[in-house]
Amino acid sequence: MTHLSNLTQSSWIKLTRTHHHLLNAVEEALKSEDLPPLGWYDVLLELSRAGNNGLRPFELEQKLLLPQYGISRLVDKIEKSGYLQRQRCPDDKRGLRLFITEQGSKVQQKMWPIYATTLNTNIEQKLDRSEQDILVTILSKLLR
Amino acid sequence: MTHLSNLTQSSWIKLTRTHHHLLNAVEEALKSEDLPPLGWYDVLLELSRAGNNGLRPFELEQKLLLPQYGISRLVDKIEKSGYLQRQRCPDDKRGLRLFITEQGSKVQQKMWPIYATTLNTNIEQKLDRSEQDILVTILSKLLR
DNA sequence: GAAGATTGAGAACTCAATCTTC
DNA sequence: GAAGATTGAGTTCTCAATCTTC
Repeated sequence: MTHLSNLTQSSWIKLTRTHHHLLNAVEEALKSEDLPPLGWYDVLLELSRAGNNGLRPFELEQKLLLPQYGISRLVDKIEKSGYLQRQRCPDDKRGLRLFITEQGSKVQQKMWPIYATTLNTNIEQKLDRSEQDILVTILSKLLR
Repeated sequence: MTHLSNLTQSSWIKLTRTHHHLLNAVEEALKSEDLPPLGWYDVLLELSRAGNNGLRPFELEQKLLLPQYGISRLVDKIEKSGYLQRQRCPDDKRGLRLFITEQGSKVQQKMWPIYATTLNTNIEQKLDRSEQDILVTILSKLLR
């Protein structure tokens, strides 16, 4: 197999460029406001959703599609900044439970409007609803 | 601005996941054949297209959307593997000209079928032409 | 032995500073 | 002073090895 249609190559290239472009926009927006990178937001969001039960690192791993060591090191840094807490897990002594802190909640709430504004500018204002619907449908097929 | 439609959030999340999924597939396929990572292929492809004139690093920078220091270090490693050559530029003594080597050509030609097969499996077999057309059109709007 | 989590060592990335030539 | 390219120092990422508990 050495042949690939030009159309498929275009699909891949456009997908790569678009992702790169949007991710850059988000990261730069956060940086310009002296806020943590997007990866931290993802963690804080999941922890805030998890509520009083907190989350196990391996659950975070699945939700965020990060490797195990990635979680360990990311959680480490976020904890050192005071935005989350690690607690030993009573029912499974191998494990931990992670909780968002007050401070973490505040940062998360500061990050959201920046994040949202960027996506609004770069996606919502450029595609109407029906185009977004189609985009989601097509991308979903690629994930199957 | 703190509101963002669920649809737009879905668009962004799907885009991220799809990109992640496809990129992983390509990188793993290359790794499993003991071939260099995708970034090397991009460089080698551009150099092979450039032909006898070679390419200036800053041109590569623009084509690949990499920062200047990224190019320097990437080119460094590829040169050490013997897949490209740096030459001082006669007409602009600040600059260089990069050329692909014989060996580089061979590796590039080994990489292509792996790369192509992965994209074929993960894109071409999952979307028909009209869907790909629409995908490209919509993504193009996001890049404007 | 497998699952949850961490860690050491090496590779890659990032930022700002640097050097040379324009 | 700006453009082309590189580099030092610090940070982050990756792989495999490790430790503890299941």
